[in-house]
Amino acid sequence: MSKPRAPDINPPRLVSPRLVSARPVTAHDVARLAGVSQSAVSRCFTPGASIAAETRRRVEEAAARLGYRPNLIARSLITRRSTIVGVAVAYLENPFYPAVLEALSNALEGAGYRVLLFTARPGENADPILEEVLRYRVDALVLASASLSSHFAEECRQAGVPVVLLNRRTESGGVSTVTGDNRAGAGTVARFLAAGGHRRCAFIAGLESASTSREREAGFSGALAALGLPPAAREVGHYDFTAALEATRRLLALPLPPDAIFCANDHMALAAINVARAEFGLEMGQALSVVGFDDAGPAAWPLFGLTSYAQPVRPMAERVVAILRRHLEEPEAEAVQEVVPGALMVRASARLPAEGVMEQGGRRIWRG
Amino acid sequence: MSKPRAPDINPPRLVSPRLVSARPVTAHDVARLAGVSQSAVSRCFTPGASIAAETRRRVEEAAARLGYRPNLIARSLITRRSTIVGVAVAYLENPFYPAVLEALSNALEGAGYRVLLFTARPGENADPILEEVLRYRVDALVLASASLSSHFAEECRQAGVPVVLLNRRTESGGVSTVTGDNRAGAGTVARFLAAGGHRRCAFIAGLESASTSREREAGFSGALAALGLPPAAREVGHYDFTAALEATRRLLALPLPPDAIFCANDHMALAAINVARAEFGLEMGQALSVVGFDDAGPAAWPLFGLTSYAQPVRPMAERVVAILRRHLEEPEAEAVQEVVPGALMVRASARLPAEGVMEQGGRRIWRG
DNA sequence: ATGAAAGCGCTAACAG
DNA sequence: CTGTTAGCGCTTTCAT
Repeated sequence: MSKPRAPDINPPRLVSPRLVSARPVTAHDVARLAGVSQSAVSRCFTPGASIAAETRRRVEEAAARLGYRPNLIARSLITRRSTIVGVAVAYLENPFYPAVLEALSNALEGAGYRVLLFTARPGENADPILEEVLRYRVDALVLASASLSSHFAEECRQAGVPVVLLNRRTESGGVSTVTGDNRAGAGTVARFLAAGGHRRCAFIAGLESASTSREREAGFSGALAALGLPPAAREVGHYDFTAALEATRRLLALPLPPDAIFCANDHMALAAINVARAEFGLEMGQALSVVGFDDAGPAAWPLFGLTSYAQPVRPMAERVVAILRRHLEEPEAEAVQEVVPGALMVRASARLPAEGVMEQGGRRIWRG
Repeated sequence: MSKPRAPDINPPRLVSPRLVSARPVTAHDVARLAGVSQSAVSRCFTPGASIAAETRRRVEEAAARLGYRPNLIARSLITRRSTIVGVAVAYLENPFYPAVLEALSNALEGAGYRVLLFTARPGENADPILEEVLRYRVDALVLASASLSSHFAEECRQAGVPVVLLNRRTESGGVSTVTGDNRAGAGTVARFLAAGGHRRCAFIAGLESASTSREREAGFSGALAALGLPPAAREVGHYDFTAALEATRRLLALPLPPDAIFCANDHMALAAINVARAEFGLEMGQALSVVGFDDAGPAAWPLFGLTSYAQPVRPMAERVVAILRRHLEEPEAEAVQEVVPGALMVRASARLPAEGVMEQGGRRIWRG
């Protein structure tokens, strides 16, 4: 059948002829062209709505012809859901966090959410910027490696915006958290080093305000004590590469330097290897062992071969998304504190114990 | 004066007593409490609006009391500006891009924009996801290290959404770009290597579809030819660490291996150093010189000391924002192709020429 | 299954 | 300077 000429597609408004589309196409325009009501157009783009096949066809054709794109901003105004999640991340220079961000972004996109990103400056108070995020009516907030003032936690609770911390814990109630197994992981590292015959362990702490650093230190010290080993020498690297370089220098310049250094994260452990090799000429796994935490990308580079307690980034991101969804479905749901187990990836930066090293999927891990 | 009792703050609706705020506070609520019109509240939160000091005071007090937060989604519906910019970024495992993202995010936040993030999978076509972004009515789009189908470029043009490519160029018209000086930078590298006495240069290309890799290769080859040096041996590393490891292995296993390798980016250059040192036992700057492009974080690590042509991340991000603003202010403005100059950062990974190395702000650069 | 009508929370003329 | 009024583009009852 020959179709009748389409009615006026764009009602000739006061549109300057040069401007291709002064006013973006709306559902009304589509409705007019398709000869249906605007509600019908809406239904056509709403997953569960009931609409006749023929109507749908006509709407879709008209929409395609006009290049219609539903305005999600308008939709969210009425649905009161933006399908946007605010994500704050700091320390992007630490190679672990780009990986976290990527995993998180993928997981959220997979769940139908968009990411509104905030790069929090480590030292700064993130509150003002988070305050701003809330104005965009994000459905939820994910803070990676950032903490949260208890005041702001309360604001979010009142606003009904669920918050999930990734890789940080907090005392603020009502906030869910997903972390690696910092205590157990650090304990494993201690036992691994002990089994490898190390006797003078040192620890380089990250930010002393960060739960990760504190938990890893507690786990490490506790295990050393349980093993009857002397307490670890201690320096602070603030999760910063340069600070970690210096912390390592201080440790290695000690009258009786350590035979092993456990760093609260890989970024600092890589710094430690840099100093030990480039400045002290120490061979990793011989004169000195270095172990990190995270299993960040460069840990696997040939020149580093850093033994590290891996935090499984993708599973952690998936847990974040799962928790978030539950909070959105059941607003009254209790906050949870999830711990995702990891594994000690064994490479060449630390002397190996005689036993316990095993292959697993092409990688070597250690189970004390 | 004692103030009269405030009128009913929250009109006792059908609010379950447990829910702290079933319905978020709106400008109407604030207006009622402050005893003004809702428009007055709006004005109070609109920068340039005219409002009496006393009115403002009352509104602000009421707003604070109720914990009012203007709904930016609703605002953008009517202003037709979301103050959100879509940012697509790929290759987050390449340490250069977290830095780019951070700079971009900071620059955009500084200009009052929020970042809606998309992590484009390198291989995949980004169109569907970008299509989705447009539905959020982003004011503009920034693509870092990602290209754009000409079809999608056209869609953006029609939708009136300016697009700026960062670190990529495109043939698609109407798209602005900001890049480092790939040709000149690569030429500088060639002259630097020649001045250092290297005679058998090799080149490891990135993605052959990427303008960066092509331009750097052209600049390098052109300069070598101009210097009367033989053409560089060539391998492809696809901007991928593992692929670059293999490319380096092939080069170093050649009967007459190169005495210098220029890699199309630092990420690959770091891989090259890893292989050269860990597998071939070559001392950097002695038996082999390696030069990269970007000056990404790890280039400065003591163990690498990678000589690299720096791309100034912050200035580039600022140019992107400046261009974006101009496009938003003058929709008819022509697309521009900006090139931001860089500098060759001299470190220990490549043998030094006798002349031309100079200190500059604590860093060593080379000017042929 | 479809259309009419009523808003979501806000800004922007327009009078006063 | 302030209140009134009319929407922004969409979803969602509610009739039909």
